[in-house]
Amino acid sequence: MSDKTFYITTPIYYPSGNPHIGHCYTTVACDSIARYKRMQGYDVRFLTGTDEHGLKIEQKAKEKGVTPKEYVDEIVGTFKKLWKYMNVDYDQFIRTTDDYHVESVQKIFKKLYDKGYIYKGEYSGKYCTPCESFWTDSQLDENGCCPECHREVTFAKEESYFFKMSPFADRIEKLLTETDYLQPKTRATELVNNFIKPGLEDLCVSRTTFKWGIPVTFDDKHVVYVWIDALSNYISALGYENSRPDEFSKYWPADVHMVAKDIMRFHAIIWPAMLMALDLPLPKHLAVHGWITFNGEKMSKSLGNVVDPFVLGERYGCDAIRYHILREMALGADSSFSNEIMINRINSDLANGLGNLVSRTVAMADKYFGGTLPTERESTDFDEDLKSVVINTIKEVDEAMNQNKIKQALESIFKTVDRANKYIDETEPWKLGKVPEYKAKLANVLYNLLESIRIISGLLSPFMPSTMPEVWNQIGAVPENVTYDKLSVFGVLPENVSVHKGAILFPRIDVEKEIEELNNIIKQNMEKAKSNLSESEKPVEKIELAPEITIDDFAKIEIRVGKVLSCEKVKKSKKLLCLQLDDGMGGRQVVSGIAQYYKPEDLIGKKVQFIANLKPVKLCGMESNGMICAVDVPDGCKVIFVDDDVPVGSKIR
RNA sequence: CGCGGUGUGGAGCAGCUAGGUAGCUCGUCGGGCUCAUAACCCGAAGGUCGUUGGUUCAAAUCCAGCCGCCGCAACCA
Repeated sequence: MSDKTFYITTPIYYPSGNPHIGHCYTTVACDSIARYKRMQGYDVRFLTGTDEHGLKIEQKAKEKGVTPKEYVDEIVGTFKKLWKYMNVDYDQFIRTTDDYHVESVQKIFKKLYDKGYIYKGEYSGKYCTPCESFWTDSQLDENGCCPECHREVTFAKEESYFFKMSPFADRIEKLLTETDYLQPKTRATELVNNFIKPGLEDLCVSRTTFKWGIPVTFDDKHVVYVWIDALSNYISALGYENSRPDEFSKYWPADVHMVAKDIMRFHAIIWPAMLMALDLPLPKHLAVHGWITFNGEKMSKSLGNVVDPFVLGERYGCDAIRYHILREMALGADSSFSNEIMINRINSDLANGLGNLVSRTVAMADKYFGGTLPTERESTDFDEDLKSVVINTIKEVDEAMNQNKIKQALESIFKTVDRANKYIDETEPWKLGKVPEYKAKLANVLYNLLESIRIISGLLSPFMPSTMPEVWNQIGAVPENVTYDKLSVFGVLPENVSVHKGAILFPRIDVEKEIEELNNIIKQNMEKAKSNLSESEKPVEKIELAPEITIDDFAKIEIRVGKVLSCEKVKKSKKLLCLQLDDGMGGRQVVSGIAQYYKPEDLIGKKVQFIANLKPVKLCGMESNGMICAVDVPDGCKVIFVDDDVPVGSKIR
């Protein structure tokens, strides 16, 4: 084993549902980087896993009538199955329910407490159970409802432990702005401006409102809340503060934490703060990638457009999916995933480019030499250029991979594929094959092609680990021919190499037919998503009914009918519309957060229901006297309109 | 005036830090070839580089204003 180590991690995923293509994205990228580093001779540790605690899991399990552990076990099984299916070769799979992790978290929590970075405080705010969130007074609304879900919140004057963030603000700011920790760095200013400059708030790190978590050892009313629990996995996995063999000194600090942009903040601010508090070295890089969008839309379970990686893998093979994901991925940016883009990519790069190159080369060796090259050689004018391009590929790939730029690495490799295809046209082996005197020349051409393919396939093997061994089989290479050091030199295959014609590596896909079939699958999924909603969401609603009220309570609320006279968007706000209502009592102004679903002209002239006796507030500087009644639907909201013949000002009861 | 990003041939992007012939992939069209998975190779068409103004001998590239899109924050009474 080499003494050069490389430690790379995915986030630990939250198993509240089955894995989708988004999980694949991060994991396959890490797997490719890990494989590449292994090929380069690093002693690699590649960690992935699941984050299994929290209220949501507790609730979901309850719904299903199983214990949280049982619930989670099943989904974790699906994750592992997917990684196996995608040929993800992780070294370790950590579950936050694993004994050794629990041990670490408890000790880390205690350590931070002893050092004075964690203190017991009291939360004077309010708590929303469904959202699992505390809200400060400034966040709370006049009705005392959760700003996210509009449900009743409970007074939570309970004690809770806090982690002091402020001592680390300066160091974190420097980490983000002056080092290359963040990849890409473009988001550093965003983080600094939004979170560090306004002042880092202390973090609530324990909960008493649910039980499904790691107990605080010295205060067993509390369980450790997500931050310290989940983030610690990166070091608990290595045996930090637990009874596992110590690999911490060997692998820490991590070389790469890869995350999607939605959890960047935790890894860019909270995690470094924790490590600073523990006096531990900081990880070297945080690679942040965007989301996969589907046909331009964010993937969402309620839209039913979540692409099932199992379905895709079955159709095109896991390497084709891996390739497409990796090829589209750019750090920082979102990448679009549409059936069309994917299929075109598979066709042009894999089928037409690489697959066809292998196919035509092997076929010619077979046709002209019965599969085994003669050892006589005569060079052509085109050899040197080909060789230099092929041999230099590894330099470009190395450079890209050093910055975790997988997309660029693949681009370089496929440029070489194109060069090799061109070489065939330049040398016209089919003509050489017709003239016996050109045998040596032909053998030279085919040998150069096989060598090019050997190097290309070697470089590709970290990204497409399932297919490349088949390529090696076809070109007559053995694993020793494609080790890292052999990928920068020409002439590794034996002079009298034998090829083996085999199956087509990447079959060409009929675009139109395939898109139609995939669209059908998506349609079915959408309908499923709809029917699932009616089945699974309804019981949840019932469970979360607000406390019973009396008719007198209801009488306090005055709902009346108003007509929208005019309506315009509130500047500087994306969500707010400002409506002037004829309320039958001289008119009033109401501000409503529905700008994303309604245009002003959709509302003007319509009659709506509004709460007439709600205490006025200011929203973005605009006074709002009341509230428009609307219904929450899965992807937005619907205003409840009233028939036009109902007089303005009518009271609803 | 909250913060940040972005706007380049039909599509997706590079180029912008250190100004000087606008480049790549896919698509389209024309040609070549036949070893190969109707694949491969060559060539062509197509862009006033969001908009306005400024600096300069010269700006996609620097500066200022404006417009559009996206993200973060705020916020959905």
